[in-house]
Amino acid sequence: MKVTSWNVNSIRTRLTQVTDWLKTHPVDVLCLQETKVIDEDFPVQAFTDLGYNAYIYGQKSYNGVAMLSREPLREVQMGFGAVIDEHEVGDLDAQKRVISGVMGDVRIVNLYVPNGSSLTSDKFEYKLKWLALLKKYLTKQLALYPQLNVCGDFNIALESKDIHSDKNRDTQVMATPIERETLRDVLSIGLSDAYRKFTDEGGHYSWWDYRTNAFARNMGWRIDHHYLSEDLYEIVESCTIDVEPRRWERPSDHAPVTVEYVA
DNA sequence: ATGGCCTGTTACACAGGA
Repeated sequence: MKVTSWNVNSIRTRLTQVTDWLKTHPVDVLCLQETKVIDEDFPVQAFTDLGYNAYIYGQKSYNGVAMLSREPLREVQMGFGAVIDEHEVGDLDAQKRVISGVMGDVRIVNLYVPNGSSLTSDKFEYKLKWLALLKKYLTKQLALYPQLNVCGDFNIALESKDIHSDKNRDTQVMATPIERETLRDVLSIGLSDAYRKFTDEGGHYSWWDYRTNAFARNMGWRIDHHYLSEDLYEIVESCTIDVEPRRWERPSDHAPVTVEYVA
């Protein structure tokens, strides 16, 4: 089974690129982030034409996640609220960032973690609160599904080698010690980075700023991840970043990341 | 030190991204 995570930065702008990519990379489940469209306007037909089932959880202008699968997903859940009590969720489902479904015995969780904006921003507090609730959410999911694949745009680079430059990392959003500690605490429930099972070296990234010609200079960050429970980590066969779509005209600023396992 | 670029909005600048 192949599962891909891709922040497309607007599905309507990127539609042809995503369908073209799917035609040559027919994965079992494609997890999208930053679809930036309400559900009524999501281009479902383009995917059903390719034989994919579409599960969408979007909002106007910002955020939005979706899952496309060749076989129907089971037990599709939108938001933290599907698993966590309403009073505990509070406003953390107001932005559409969480969708999940089951394929075979694997629960796949597709996340768009808040960016956080800047250290002094309310959005940064929101990011940390969101990650704390994510830990509770994933703890429940893992108890129900020992085969858990948590993927998405995490907006955090865990290690220095996941960033092209180490400069100012302690004060830079996506690399601050508090963000890293908070994400490591989430992963401590029993999740491991699929990419690092196969690739130890740095210099491999999944996001490059549109500005300053960052992609051509490979000035990127590795912030899109597949985190796997022990049962899946043991059997995962590959985890790869496809940089090719980042070369295309009018690309997303993120590249798709794919894991493969037999489960 | 700052902004560089891109997307969506009911827009002709802004918010948000990262």
